[in-house]
Amino acid sequence: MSACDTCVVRNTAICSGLDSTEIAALSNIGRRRWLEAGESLVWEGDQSVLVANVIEGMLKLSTGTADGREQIVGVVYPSDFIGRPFGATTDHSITALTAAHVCVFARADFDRFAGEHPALEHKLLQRTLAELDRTRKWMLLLSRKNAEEKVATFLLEMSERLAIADCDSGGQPVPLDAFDLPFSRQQIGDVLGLTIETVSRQMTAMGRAEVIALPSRRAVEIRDRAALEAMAG
Amino acid sequence: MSACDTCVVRNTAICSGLDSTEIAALSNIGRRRWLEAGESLVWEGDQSVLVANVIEGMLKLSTGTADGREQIVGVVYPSDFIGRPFGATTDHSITALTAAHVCVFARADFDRFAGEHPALEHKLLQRTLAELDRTRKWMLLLSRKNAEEKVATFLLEMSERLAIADCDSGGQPVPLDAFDLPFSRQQIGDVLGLTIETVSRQMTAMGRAEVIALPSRRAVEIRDRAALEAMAG
DNA sequence: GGCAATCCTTGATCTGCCGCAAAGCGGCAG
DNA sequence: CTGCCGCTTTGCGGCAGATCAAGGATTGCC
Repeated sequence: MSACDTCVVRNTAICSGLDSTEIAALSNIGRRRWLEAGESLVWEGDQSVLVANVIEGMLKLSTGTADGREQIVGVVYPSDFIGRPFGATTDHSITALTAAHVCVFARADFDRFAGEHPALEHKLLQRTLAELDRTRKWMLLLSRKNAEEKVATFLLEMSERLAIADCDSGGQPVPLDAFDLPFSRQQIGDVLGLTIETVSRQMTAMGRAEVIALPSRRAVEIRDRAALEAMAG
Repeated sequence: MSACDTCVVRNTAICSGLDSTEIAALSNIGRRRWLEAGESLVWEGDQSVLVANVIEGMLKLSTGTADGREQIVGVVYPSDFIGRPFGATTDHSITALTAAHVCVFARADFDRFAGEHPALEHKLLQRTLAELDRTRKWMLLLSRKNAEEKVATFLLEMSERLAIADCDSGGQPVPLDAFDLPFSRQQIGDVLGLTIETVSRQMTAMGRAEVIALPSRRAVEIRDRAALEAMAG
């Protein structure tokens, strides 16, 4: 019995299009790996030597300028695919935000396997197209939205993404009204293209306006979703 | 003889992985279409009903906020692929920047054809992955670079992308030092997340510093590439 | 429990870009 | 040639968010 048989993302990750024989073959070239929060799997500019499926936890994709300004260009959740198949180098670092469990493949092995299994490439294509849509939507936020709109949009997005990851309330995942952020204030700034101080000020202001509540450092509670949506623009 | 036989992007577009029988089949479901500068092929929020290959010209992909702020999320060049296969709606408008010639397919036809031709999907996957890399790099620019860095980066990118489109100097395309911008100042602002005035001021300043020259409205000449690269950060 | 390290908040000041307004420039029609 | 129209440039405040600087809250470790 391969590890895939008990894998929690077996039916949602790119593996979902494969039959049991194919899964067994894929299982042969992959291996499980644990990452601690803060540990990196890939560094910006590295040779692209590995790709992976996320089984558990959250990771960030980030780039930076030469003088140290960082930007988080993506966040991945369980069942998402990470790494750059069919390419020589990786343009961004991949770092665990929480403790994470991933299923890694040597890129060369994966590329070969993918070439032989169109169903897998099809899944990967769909995922990549969806990710591109999401990334382009984020560009609008980065360049045209103000600080309040950015933070409001971020909180709403977290409420939705964490729902998908956490609770499967009878089929359709429902946005959470209370959750723990997997990000520090600094990291929220890196996602939104803001400084830590601006993020803090915006969140405090939303708390004062009773749109949200902030029971502890990482915890957020959405008190007035309609108002938050209005703020998101 | 199908239109594909004389197509100038036959060997660079996603069609390049197909044999002559497959090309003939694809040719059957596609048709050529001319767009004038400013004409739109797809509007934001539309049902995703068509996809296309770009044969000639340049087009922009753009989104906007409810209150009218626009952001260009991508620019496509000859041999690029546009539209959203395998998805219900399109998240951005597609508008011709110059007169353009495209090869359009009904999305349903294209989806079916792609499903039957893994080589095509493979090409499409590679292109989508590359586009995602480029988009993520652009996110860093939008959120972390200042006006001077943005404009410098933009001019360098144009010098490279136009070279690929224009002159094939014996295999390797060489960045151009003099070219005509396919964008108005307003559109440059929309790409960079700046206002038209800021773009104009930056370009004038670079002209004064003799890093570039501006012989006419749309023309740009790079005088000191090293300095421009330093400005881009 | 006490201490250090880290993260977060708050205040004060500064600056780069925006937004408005007016003038300059070039193309085009008549 | 002349006048109009759209695009671009330039000047001038104003403000959102960056930057600098303290101080407060949590967490972890001995």
